[in-house]
Amino acid sequence: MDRRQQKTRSAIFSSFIDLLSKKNYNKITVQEIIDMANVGRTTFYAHFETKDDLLKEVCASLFDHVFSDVPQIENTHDFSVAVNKTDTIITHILYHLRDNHRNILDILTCDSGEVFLKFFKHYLNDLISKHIVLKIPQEIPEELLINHISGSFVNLVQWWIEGGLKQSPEQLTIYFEAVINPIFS
Amino acid sequence: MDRRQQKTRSAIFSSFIDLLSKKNYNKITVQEIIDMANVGRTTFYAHFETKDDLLKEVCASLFDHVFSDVPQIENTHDFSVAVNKTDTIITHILYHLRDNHRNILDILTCDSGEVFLKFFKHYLNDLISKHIVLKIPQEIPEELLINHISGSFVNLVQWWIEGGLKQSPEQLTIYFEAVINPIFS
DNA sequence: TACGATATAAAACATATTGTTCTGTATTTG
DNA sequence: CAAATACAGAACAATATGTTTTATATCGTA
Repeated sequence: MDRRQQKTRSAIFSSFIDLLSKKNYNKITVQEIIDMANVGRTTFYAHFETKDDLLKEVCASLFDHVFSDVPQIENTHDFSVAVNKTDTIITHILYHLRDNHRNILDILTCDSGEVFLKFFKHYLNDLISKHIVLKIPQEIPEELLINHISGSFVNLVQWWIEGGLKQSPEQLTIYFEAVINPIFS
Repeated sequence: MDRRQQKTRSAIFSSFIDLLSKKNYNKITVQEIIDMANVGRTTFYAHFETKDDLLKEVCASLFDHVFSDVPQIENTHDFSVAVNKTDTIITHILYHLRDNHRNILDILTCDSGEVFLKFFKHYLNDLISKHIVLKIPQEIPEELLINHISGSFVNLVQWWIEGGLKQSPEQLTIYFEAVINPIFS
């Protein structure tokens, strides 16, 4: 990739994320983005079809980064094996969110949080589908169960953010286990 | 309230809901709304400050209607008493959604569903806070638990909608119980 | 019924955003 | 060095927003 393209792309990304922490996604204009990024109008539209397109690419970039180094868990039919450890996938992600990917938390915390939580949930759904073999209770479809688990996690993170990130990742993991584990026992 | 106001208000509401079933909320313009509602530009802004304002009022109107006749459940410290009945609050709401308030389902099903699911969840949070006394497991804050329950319900409804409303309200209630009840036992 | 109050329509308006097109310049790659 | 490509800058049409003004129709009430 051309160095010029890299610079432009990252300038636009930075400005966009910066703006997101200050105002709602829907209120952000392309004009503001290119002004802050200091690139021409033509350039923006050469890189991204629309503002929504930019949003998707930013999400993909950020979440790919978080989810790329998720510790592999050997397939197991006992879900509790995967969950009941401190260094579980969940805690791992929470630590990432808190310590290494502050800008993701900024995004999830911002006024447009819902937009991103949707992406976040999709990534989680994929992750759980691929990496964890669940012991499915008979009365519930697997697809729905996975959806419930990732939905509950996103819900928890949302609650965590709205409350001001007051709990530790470990504490959140305990909460998560408290609402999810009983399903399997 | 002036009959003229009522007419324009309901004309705008109808057009707005109609448009929502066809395109994303964010793509709908005030111009389209007033064209379809056949009211003047001035009139729209006399009734609603912004499009977001209109959205809020529509949500309030629809959800108030659904939640207004929720059966009162005597306070109980046993959550399962409230949940383990067919005519529980949950089933009641599901029936409403399916049978009596088709336009709410239209809205939740539409491209902008998330916007409304957020409102939906707020209403549920209030409902649960006011009407149900939960037996709180020690390890989890009440506020978070309520949030988890309403979040799980919204999540379930979303899954139901995306799958094409194939399950009966009773079946959904079973699913809901399968993921929620174990927390309390 | 008649009157004053008010809701509306219609049009014009300034302002802002969008996405495209053109031309010329700077940078990279081979 | 040379060709390809990314960019800036400017201009552009099309569209949306929210406000203002004037005139008309409808309402509630005395």
